[in-house]
Amino acid sequence: MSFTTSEENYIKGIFHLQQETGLVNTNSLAAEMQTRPASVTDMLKKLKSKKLLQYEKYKGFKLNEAGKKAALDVVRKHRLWEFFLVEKLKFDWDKVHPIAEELEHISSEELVQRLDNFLGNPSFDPHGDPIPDKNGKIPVIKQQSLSEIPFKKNVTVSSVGNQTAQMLDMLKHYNIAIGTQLTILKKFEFDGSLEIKVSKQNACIISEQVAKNVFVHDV
Amino acid sequence: MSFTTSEENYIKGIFHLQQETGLVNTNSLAAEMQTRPASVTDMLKKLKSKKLLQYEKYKGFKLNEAGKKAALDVVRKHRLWEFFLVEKLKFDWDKVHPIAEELEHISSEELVQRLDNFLGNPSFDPHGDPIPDKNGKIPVIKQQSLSEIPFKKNVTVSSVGNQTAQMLDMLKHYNIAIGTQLTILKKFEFDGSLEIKVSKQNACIISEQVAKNVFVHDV
DNA sequence: AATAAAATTTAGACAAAACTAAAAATATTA
DNA sequence: TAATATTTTTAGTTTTGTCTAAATTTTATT
Ligand SMILES: [Mn+2]
Ligand SMILES: [Mn+2]
Ligand SMILES: [Mn+2]
Ligand SMILES: [Mn+2]
Repeated sequence: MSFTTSEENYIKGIFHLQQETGLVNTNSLAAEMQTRPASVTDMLKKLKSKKLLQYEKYKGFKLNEAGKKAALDVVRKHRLWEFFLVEKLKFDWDKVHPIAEELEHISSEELVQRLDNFLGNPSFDPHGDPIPDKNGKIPVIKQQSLSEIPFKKNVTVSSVGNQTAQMLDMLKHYNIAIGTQLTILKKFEFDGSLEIKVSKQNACIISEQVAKNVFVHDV
Repeated sequence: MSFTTSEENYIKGIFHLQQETGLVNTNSLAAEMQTRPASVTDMLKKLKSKKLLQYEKYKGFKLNEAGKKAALDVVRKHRLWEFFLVEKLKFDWDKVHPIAEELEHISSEELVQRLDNFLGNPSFDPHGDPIPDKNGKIPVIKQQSLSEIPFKKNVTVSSVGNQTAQMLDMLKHYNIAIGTQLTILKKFEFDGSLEIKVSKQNACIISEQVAKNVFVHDV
């Protein structure tokens, strides 16, 4: 089965939302996709007729197995292209998302497989998100928010929660990236800020907001 | 100015035809684009309103400077991606055209510039066609059809005229690619076939049809 | 339980890009 | 030059994906 760019974007949007909420509703998908609820309803009918989702009027919806398979395929392509853009073309990690948003719709199966091999079959994209393999299998890692880590414990940054360009740009200025090692030195009770030591740099202070969106695992 | 995928494909098609004929007519563009003359007329109106071509009803049409610039930009992207697919992903040269036909529409300017650098700013694509630089400048080489070359002269293959997958697949089986050195040993008057010696392989025979579509330059 | 609010769907419209069939313009030929 | 053939354009549809406004259904509140 093959899908249009628009169908693929919706499928991916639904997949993303149902990870958190199980059932998805029309308004939240419209917000996610930056479109109107009426447009979502139209697309839901089409995706249902293509047997990609369970959907009853007014009752919410979610992808079935075929839909999840399709979603994982788009996610795989998105993340492989992001990896390519950062590792091979030396893009900054806060610039690659919109480009991958286009590249993920290139249809050739063989292209994806060869790209995967060319890149060395990476397991995580530049933001620390797992890259599904060609069967849709996703690697899992145990990670915690930096806001839950005790003082003086050495940890490695594994992924980023909020992946807006604004957030990623900020982390870039802190010299924080996937794989960066750091330790928490102190918590300021006033606003929940954390003083942290990033690898061999001077200590610096990050807001609670930032800390909550940085995920880490043991060194 | 930015264009839709369809607009870009038409612009490229017109550019290709006007290289040979100067003025282009509706039916030949329809044939080139595998579409209907009525669809061509529709698009011509749109491209004229975008000031990309000179066009008077029933009188033929051709790209103006803005149109040529746009065409060269698409051609540049197409050929850079083809180079990437063959040189980095190890695709055979007869498989890359349809994939590049999609990739050429990815919009990021920075992507093209970084890809160009990553590839080492190549001057020719895998089929020997010149890659325009970012200003639209095209490298030229002096080349002749293999059918016009005298016997025993050592020449290097520089490009292919007919680039259908069928032709490219055939040349692959002859072990003929861009850069291959060869010599003509004999011409058969019966059907114009040529006996040629390809680098260090055994002599072989190619049809007049093939010879006419292989372009070569001095070693 | 009745009413108000929010969420969702339907109805109808629009733009892009294609198509077919018919009309109009141009080119060819007798 | 008149008749015929070819080329091109126009008129009217279709499909996909979007939108607004209105109607409907569900949920929350008095
Ligand atoms: Mn996308
Ligand atoms: Mn990512
Ligand atoms: Mn194309
Ligand atoms: Mn080529």
